[in-house]
Amino acid sequence: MLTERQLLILKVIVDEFVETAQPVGSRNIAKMDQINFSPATIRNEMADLEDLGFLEKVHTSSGRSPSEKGYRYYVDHLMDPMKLSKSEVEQVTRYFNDKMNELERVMENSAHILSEITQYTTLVLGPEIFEAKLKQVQIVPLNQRSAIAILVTDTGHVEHRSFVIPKALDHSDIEKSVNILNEKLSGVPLVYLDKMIQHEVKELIEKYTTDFTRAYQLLQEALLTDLPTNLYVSGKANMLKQPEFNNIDKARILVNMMESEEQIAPLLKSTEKGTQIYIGRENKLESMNDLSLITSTYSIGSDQIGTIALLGPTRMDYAKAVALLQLWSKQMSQSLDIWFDES
Amino acid sequence: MLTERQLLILKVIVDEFVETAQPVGSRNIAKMDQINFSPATIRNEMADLEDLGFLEKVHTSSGRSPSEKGYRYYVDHLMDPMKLSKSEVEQVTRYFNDKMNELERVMENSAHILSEITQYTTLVLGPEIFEAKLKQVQIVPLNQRSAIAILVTDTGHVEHRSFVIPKALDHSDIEKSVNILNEKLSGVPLVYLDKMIQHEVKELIEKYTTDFTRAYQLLQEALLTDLPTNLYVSGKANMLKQPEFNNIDKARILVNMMESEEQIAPLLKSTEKGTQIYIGRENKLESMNDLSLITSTYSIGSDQIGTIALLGPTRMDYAKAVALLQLWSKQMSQSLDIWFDES
DNA sequence: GTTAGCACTCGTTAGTTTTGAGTGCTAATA
DNA sequence: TATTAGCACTCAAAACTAACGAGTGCTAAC
Repeated sequence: MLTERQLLILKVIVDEFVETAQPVGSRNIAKMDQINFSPATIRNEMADLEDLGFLEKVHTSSGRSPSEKGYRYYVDHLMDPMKLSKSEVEQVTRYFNDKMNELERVMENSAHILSEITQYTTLVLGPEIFEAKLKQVQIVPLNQRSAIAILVTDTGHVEHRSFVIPKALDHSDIEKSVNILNEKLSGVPLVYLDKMIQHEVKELIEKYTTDFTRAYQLLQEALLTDLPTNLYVSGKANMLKQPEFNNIDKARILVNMMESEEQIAPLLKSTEKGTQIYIGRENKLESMNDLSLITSTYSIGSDQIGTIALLGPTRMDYAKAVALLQLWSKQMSQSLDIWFDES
Repeated sequence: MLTERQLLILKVIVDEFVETAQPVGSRNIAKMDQINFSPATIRNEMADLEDLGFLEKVHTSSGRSPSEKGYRYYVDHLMDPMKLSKSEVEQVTRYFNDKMNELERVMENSAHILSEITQYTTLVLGPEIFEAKLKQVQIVPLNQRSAIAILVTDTGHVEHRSFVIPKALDHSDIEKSVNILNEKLSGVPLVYLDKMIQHEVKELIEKYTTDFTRAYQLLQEALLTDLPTNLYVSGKANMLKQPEFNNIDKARILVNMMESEEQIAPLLKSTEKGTQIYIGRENKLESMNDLSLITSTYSIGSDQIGTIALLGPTRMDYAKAVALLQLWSKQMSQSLDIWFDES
């Protein structure tokens, strides 16, 4: 359908526009080394590409910029597989060769590094902890009236919650319950915890504690409610450096959007395996309609466990972003495999 | 030094400017109920106030706005003690009457509520955990190669770090060390942990473990390095609603500043007890030179443990901000006293 | 001491002109 | 038939101008 020359022109326009953020004119294209035909020819081709929906004009006598369809075609068919610079690869990989830190810290730092390299915003969604399995429950009494419940999963995630000890409940009751929980529930995926407690553990606890209902309620509150998602966002301010946000209102909308992590997390959760690109209005979130989101999943073994993403203007360097995310995902998956290797 | 009339005019100008964000002209002041003299008189007084440094003009024929000195005089001498609306008091206090949640969560939510009410940015600095005392150390092995160290303080703060178990080190060695640590170190302030380990616990551990140096190093890494500060920031986007940030460059600087919590935390840490107001260039941070920061400390018993602050444009509603912070601090201190009452 | 009156300042807004980068179309060229 | 040179046309942005109005400072009168 598209001729070789049209493809070349489309690619050149995307590359140029991504770099300069300015609509591209026929004269400028003609000046490039790769191009051996005149501005007039290019104008004709551009008019055709515009009719087909790959290019846009902001007004009659402006240059052309890629439409969302244009970007889509570009990422699907034209994009050069990006060669990352040595120092960029260095920056990402060096980090994984260091002794493995805490998972949370790795994600936080990763987010930081990727946004430094790309100047976009990085989002890292940690392991989906509902899929994680319980490793251990601990209760640490602080004083007569309050205590802290700590829950550790097999992925190394630590959740904790403090609670007030009701007078009716004895310290030893709590201890016994905790022992039973650890005995019976170790290895159970967090999602099933609630059911398991109800069905399997209930009787046992009832035997040992004077007030099961209260103890159960306490467990509920302390361990099962409102497990926060592990979302790390870095480089929010980077986005404001992009010229598309010179407009103060756009900047405000953007900052507002990034402030509400509750909106962003579900977006990352629902992504498919591998690398996905969402361009402009392909994003489900209206406030992201002139942004692009590139997501990449990472995993332990064959279980998908998390997502890393770069958020930038639709005019973003897709090739570089994809290359970086894939490099990171690969490294992360490898490290996780080594780390969680149960051998 | 200043006449009654000058004070009145200064107060009126601050109040008006805080509300409208527009320089205040003599005609508008003359129209007010409280004012019974003509624009010309006001102009004379304003000229004097300007000579004395309390007012500024942006250009010869603009109205006046308060200078930093003007704001300073206002907060020190003129400001009406703010009566908070019932619903505002409600919003803050209701929250503390609920059963006490986890400390971290309380601070996070508090930050949110205060920035909703004020439309400024709220900063909450959690308990200074170096002053906290060790309650308990736990090691939870995840698998053969990695484990998680968990440290609980008497203030209910939980720190955790995962680490790789070196082959030279036996599981039982770790367990023994942890037992010794708990026995010997419970109640020791975190700041002294390092010394205590070196002096008091060293010999004991050496008795039981094959490789003290390595075990100690591990402890170091797992528990003592880089304890993060507990800073909660909420309502960053609110600030952008203020008209002073219609200028895109100012907005960018602001967002950048708020992005770097490493800069902000020390600022809050170094505040004095009680309520402090830092106006414009009184702030140590250059990027805060056209902002004002109001801080208020809260405590358990007589030990200062944390700071809450509101960050707004210099043209902020000081009276309301101070009233809210003080209300919050009082509530928080009360709740903490009840919570940590060791009776 | 206070105020009315008036000339003056200067930012803001709206209207105008100029410039230049870009287009689309047509006719000449290969 | 495909390409290109040439040219008229478009439109945003920049630069200029004029009018407006909110505000001041000063002077003279009350």
